[in-house]
Amino acid sequence: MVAAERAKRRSARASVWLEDKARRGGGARGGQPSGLDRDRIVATAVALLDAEGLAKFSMRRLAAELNVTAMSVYWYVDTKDDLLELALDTVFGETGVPATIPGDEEESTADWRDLLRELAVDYRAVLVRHPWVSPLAGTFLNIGPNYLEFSFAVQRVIRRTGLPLSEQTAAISAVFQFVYGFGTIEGHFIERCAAAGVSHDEYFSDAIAAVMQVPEISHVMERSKAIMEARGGDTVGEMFERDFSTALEIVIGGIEARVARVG
Amino acid sequence: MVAAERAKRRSARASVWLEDKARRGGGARGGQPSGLDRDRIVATAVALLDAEGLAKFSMRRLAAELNVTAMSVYWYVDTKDDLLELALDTVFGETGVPATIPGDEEESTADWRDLLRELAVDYRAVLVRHPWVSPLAGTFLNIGPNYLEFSFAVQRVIRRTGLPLSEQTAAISAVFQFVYGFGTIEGHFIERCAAAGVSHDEYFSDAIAAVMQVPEISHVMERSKAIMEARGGDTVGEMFERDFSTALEIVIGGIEARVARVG
DNA sequence: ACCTGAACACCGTTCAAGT
DNA sequence: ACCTGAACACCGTTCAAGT
Repeated sequence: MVAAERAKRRSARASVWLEDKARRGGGARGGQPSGLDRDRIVATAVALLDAEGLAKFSMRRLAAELNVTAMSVYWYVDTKDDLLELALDTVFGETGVPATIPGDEEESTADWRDLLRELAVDYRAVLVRHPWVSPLAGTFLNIGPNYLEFSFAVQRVIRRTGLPLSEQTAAISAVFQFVYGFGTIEGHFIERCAAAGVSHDEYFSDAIAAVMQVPEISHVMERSKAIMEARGGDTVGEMFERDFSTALEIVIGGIEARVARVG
Repeated sequence: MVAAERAKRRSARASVWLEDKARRGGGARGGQPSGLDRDRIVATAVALLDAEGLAKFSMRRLAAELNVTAMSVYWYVDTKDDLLELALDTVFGETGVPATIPGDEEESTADWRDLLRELAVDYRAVLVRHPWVSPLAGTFLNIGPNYLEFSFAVQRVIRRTGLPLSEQTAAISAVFQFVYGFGTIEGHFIERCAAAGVSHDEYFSDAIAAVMQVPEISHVMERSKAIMEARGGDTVGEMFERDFSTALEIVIGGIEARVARVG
């Protein structure tokens, strides 16, 4: 395949997952001088993204980590974006979906609320563990196998709520867009603490202190002091935890109320 | 002020809004050869971000638009990130907060549900109109005047729900992280359509068709056909609209149910 | 089939110099 | 006080060449 052909297909394709089969398979071919293959490239990319963040991630930096030239990587992936899409789907494999969520045909006594909590917690964990996931999940088409498995699990659980079909996609949004937003903020906060080299609590109180020094802000901030204090929890971590679980219960309660009304 | 000093302060600062007063004021100084000032720079940046997206935005591109050298801009802002923070806060000024949301001291007969809907709709509109806002809002500290005004308005409205103080931050999350997630996906979708040069409906059906061609995906996709069809609305726009408003009602209903239980 | 080196067209930012 | 030009240390990606 000539470079020109590849370039043409690249711009037409909406996702790596739509590339043709020949390249899709990949896997270890063995016997290469450098021992390179797609799996190893993607795994290294994930490790690097976790360690140094999306902003610092580059094809050249990745190649150095793999002890090859930058251009070697391009034999296995067409573009940086394709590679990021592969990395993105990889970490969605961390959600423990198949083990816990019953399939369509299976009978199960599990309560949909518990299943939904489980999926929400899993999703949040992915976003917090890998802060680079959020901007990518918002950008790409998201049709990798792991993401699809996750999202089909979500659909199966929502089906059990008793909501009419016409409102099920909305319920999915209410739960998982909330988790996406929450996990995004939380992940970035943690990333910032790490970058600044201070603990979560330290970073938090430093930020408050800094904001309070700006006169235009501080006087209006006084009004929201009460709400911050009543939030509960001694550490930032506990605050996040309480907010997340309470908010999740609010949304679940909203679905219940909706079912009771329309069902 | 020497460059070295600036560099030092830059790395210590957590946000543009914490820079010292001398620079903060800014505004039109007049009489400069190029007529440059912070407001004009930020306004041009917003226009450029809207037109070409965050990925293509660069200091050099911006400078060209302003008919100056790239380095002229650095007289008014310390870094590209600072400029992006300023642009971010600017568009939050588009939310019509002060006109509609009553202050703390004011008596108002307005229902908190209506006020909350209004704020949610405003926030979504910002995210959809400016798809570059979402990754920035997730990254920065977000303490610009317009964002703070918006977020204090949110706090005032939530206070009227009757929820206990300890659960108000969670309720804020439930509503506005959902809107953030929803607006993010929607904004990126619209951006992608524009980039591909096709209508929303065309892009949508093309994407479905492309996904269906991958055998591993298509057979499992069949199961979610029903849910997509029952969603309602003939166009993608109508689908987004229905999902958003239904999901918002679910969350509002969740807050109501919570109030009824604990209040 | 796989990998490299040089090159192109970009970045953000620094620094010393101009007016 | 404001603006420029040259330079540094980077990018993603192309292309022709190597083994």
